[in-house]
Amino acid sequence: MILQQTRVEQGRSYWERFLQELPTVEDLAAASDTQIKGLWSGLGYYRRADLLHRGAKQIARTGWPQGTKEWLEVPGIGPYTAAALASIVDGEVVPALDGNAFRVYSRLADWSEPIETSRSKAFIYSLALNFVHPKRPGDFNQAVMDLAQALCTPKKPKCNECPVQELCAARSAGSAELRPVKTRTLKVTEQDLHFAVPRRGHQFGLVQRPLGGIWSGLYTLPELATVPPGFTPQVLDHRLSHRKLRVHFYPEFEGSSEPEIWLTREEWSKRGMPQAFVHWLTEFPYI
DNA sequence: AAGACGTGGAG
DNA sequence: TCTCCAAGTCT
Repeated sequence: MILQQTRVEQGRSYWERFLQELPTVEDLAAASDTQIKGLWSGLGYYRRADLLHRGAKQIARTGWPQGTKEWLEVPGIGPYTAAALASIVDGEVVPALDGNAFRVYSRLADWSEPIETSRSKAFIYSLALNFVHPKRPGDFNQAVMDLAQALCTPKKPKCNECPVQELCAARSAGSAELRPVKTRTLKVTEQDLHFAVPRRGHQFGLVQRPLGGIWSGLYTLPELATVPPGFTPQVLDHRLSHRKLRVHFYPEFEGSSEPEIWLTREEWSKRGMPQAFVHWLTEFPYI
């Protein structure tokens, strides 16, 4: 789940830390919410941390799933992860279709329809199902993703070195770089955020973010609904996948409501700190 | 079905 | 600085 929408190189150190601190699914299930958030801190898509926790609790209670259908019942595990696990762990003959695999197969068939539709997904699935090695489905799925990463890249694919170039329709048509066709464009909206800075010595006053939104469930400074008049903010630009944030911090303004907890910077960091706040503390150092 | 949801690296 | 993308899932 760490690797969902995350490069292997970006997730590796997080995976190692998780395994070192919480080596078994029972450890993961029994861990505190704050420990898991702390281990996840910096990875993004923070709801995944909760889903991982819930999934571990479910597995600790019911035992390990077997096969795609059962894996799909685990929170945080969708079609791709379920198929990857079922093929690798259980030897089930199913294609694991992540972004890499969709690229490979859409080129193989020179599929020109938008890849986002359920029709395209169904087509690619049935195509891929014909190719999955019946004896080594897990290794085969791994190999497809490795092929995508090494040769069948989004731009400038190395078709000359590709072991299946003879089979590839896009290669013959010269359209490899045009596949897969993506039509969905995510719109990036701009948003201003304002935060009070309650202080007690070395401690910051924090509140927990609502579940589901930005930085779901993490502790941050109290967000202000309106700009406090007469105070000069420290301003930081921060980009999310779907939003350009202009974040305003008011070091002179403590806010009007009592924070839920008071933490030092280190304690805060251990519970999970959004990168925008990491950058803020770097750019405007506090004691 | 389409939008919400982080972050870092590459070009 | 900007765009695109990365081992997607949930609602």
